Amino acid sequence: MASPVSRRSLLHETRCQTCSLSSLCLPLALELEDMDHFEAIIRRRAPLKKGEPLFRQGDTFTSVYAVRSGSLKQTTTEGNGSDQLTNFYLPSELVGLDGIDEERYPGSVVALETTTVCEIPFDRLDSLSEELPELRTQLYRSMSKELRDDRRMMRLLSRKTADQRLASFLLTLSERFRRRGYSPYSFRLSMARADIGNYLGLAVETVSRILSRFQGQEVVAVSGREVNILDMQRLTRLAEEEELGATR
Amino acid sequence: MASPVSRRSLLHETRCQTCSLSSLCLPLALELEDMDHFEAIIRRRAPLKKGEPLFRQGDTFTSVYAVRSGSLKQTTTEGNGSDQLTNFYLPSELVGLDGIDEERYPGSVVALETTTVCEIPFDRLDSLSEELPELRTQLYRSMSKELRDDRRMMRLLSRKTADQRLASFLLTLSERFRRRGYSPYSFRLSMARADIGNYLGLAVETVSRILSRFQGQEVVAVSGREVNILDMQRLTRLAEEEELGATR
DNA sequence: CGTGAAGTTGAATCACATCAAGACACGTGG
DNA sequence: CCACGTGTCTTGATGTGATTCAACTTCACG
Repeated sequence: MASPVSRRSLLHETRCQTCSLSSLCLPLALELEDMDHFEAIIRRRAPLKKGEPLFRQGDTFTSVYAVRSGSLKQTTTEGNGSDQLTNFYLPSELVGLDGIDEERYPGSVVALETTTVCEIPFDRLDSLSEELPELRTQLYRSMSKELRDDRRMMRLLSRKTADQRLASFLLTLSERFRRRGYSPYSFRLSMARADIGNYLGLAVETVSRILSRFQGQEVVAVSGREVNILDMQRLTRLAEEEELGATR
Repeated sequence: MASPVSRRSLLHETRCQTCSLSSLCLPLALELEDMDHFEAIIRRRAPLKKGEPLFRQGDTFTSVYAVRSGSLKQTTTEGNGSDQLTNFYLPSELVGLDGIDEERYPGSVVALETTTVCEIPFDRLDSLSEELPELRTQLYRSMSKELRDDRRMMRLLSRKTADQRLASFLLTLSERFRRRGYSPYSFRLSMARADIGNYLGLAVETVSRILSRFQGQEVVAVSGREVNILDMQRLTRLAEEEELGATR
């Protein structure tokens, strides 16, 4: 199987100090020494395969998870069956914060591709946050940021047209990739069209149609799940205002 | 102006220990002694008049606020002008948590009626949360709960019909009043129809029409801003499933 | 009382959903 | 390597719930 070297590097990867995400992740503001303490509470998890759940709706809340590689989606199912996709998670983002309150996870989180995460038991994180003010601040910030993002999402869902939603969605992804050191112009969607539609409150068909139209207008080039943003400025305009002219 | 007695009782009111909301509010889990410490950091604020802002979008973040009486709305304005109402706040609820991250408030918060709040400077709250684990836990929970509520709102905005939105809205209010010791059946809306519409992602006219219809179906009785829930069960059904039969 | 804001109601329009059918991509077993 | 089947995606035709526009009514407040 794995050679000693690759095993070693795998182990190595689970160290925050050498993790390429450390500048975005929870231990962001910690001194080297404090980071050791933080690392001590983190648990490794076997990589999740595509479609495999990290946890399920209703499971008792024990840990939050930092995404290391790959991506996940969060969905909540209501009595009547239909479920709502409430979030996508990319590397360095924190999963499960909405479970603290009721001590169970309010939604299921499932891997969209092969995904690795760091498990951070919450009780230990909480007590460590007592000693490390920077860690506490960072935790407050993570939650606060998620609140802010949620507000933006509400605006999107209640005021924006389908075109604006798709444009915003692509821009948000682009920006998230950029921050992580990847190209903001060219990336791969790890989620299906149906997921995008569910997330944005649109029918799959609408997602497909609008992507085709954007492609026709040479704003993006889409091939399957590969996306190329051709005209970032135009896409930005599409996201905020309703396009005034017709083809131009 | 105020008699010594009323001034005294006003002062009295600002003590958590005698506040009727203490079982719902932030110091919920604190011992008497710890509550003294908590109270020491709270600042009184002059009551806000209807329409008066608690803070404005973009103001630097300094404090979170606990609503003591009255109610407020939070709105965020985007470049193009149109603004989105993202939340209503009732007594015991915590305002401003989404400002921690960027150190400025991402939206304006305005009183819907005469409203009093407790100002809690965040830096002091943060350091106090170092010493008082229960306070810290409660703060994490408040934020977590708000995240959870946001998810529910997203579901409402992206999957529910106008009827379901209105029904859900009324039920949520009803439940919040109930938890605060008021009648869940009979209450007064402090917000205008336009606010409700904005919040729920509906046109004012739609809100009005549907309330009229609910009234015709004898699910609720609405007179101006006074609401009476006549058939709670039916309203609950309306909120989750699409009504199957027509009039029945 | 009068005046402007807030709320209601009706009719026409539109953006998106739904229904339906076909194209494509991909993994699996022959 | 191909045939097959299944799931994902695209495209077109039609239907509909909510918006928009417009007019009217009611309410709150000086």
